[in-house]
Amino acid sequence: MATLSAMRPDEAERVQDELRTRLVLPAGRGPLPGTVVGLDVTYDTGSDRAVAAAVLVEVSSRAVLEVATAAGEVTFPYVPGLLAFREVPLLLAAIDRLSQPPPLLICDGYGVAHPRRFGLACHLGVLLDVPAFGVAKTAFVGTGPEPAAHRGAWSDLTDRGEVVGRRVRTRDHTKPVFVSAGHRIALADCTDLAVRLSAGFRIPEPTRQADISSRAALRASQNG
DNA sequence: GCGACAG
DNA sequence: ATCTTGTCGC
Repeated sequence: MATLSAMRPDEAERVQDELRTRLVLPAGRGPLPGTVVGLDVTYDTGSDRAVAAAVLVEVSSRAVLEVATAAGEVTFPYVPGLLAFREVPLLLAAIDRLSQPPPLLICDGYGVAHPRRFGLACHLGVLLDVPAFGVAKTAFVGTGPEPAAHRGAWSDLTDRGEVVGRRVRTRDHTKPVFVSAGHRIALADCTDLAVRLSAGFRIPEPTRQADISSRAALRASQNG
């Protein structure tokens, strides 16, 4: 989209500040959905091509119910704090190809654990007004103690005096992931889902399957 | 001022 | 993110 490719970093930050006024963060826990949608984007080396994947997963069984992908050109560069402007266009296209609107989104990245409290999960959640949260693999914003070594253990991620997320252990003796709420969901529910949706791997199935599907679709579009 | 910095 | 095989450990 031309408006995105022409946007400068300072303008993008203004957009985040504007969209943040629509952010809804419930104080307490709520009912959990029966299905969720995991999201991820895979980039081609040496070109602007990329493929986004949206994978619908049943919470109780962690089974993949549907996969949708969208390929295209990425125009916005990777800038820490502005990841959404790079990934949102293709992610929205992939989500749009699902046979049903997403009940809840799980993003590969952060939610409110962000310099301006508006990471990728907040951005997508607000645009679609759907519950959303982020599961990141590496540190970005926030500090805190190491959670206990067993699956299910977690510790607070604190930034500028606020708890913005949690480091969550999804597997025994494995490096924890960084969980933060995005929109219309409490951190405790995000933590619960991240652990329940993990099965033998560090990354929860929805996001893990989205990574696998987007990667496979990119390779397929390059070869066959 | 310098370094660090989701994917 | 991506370039990349086998290998050690839970």
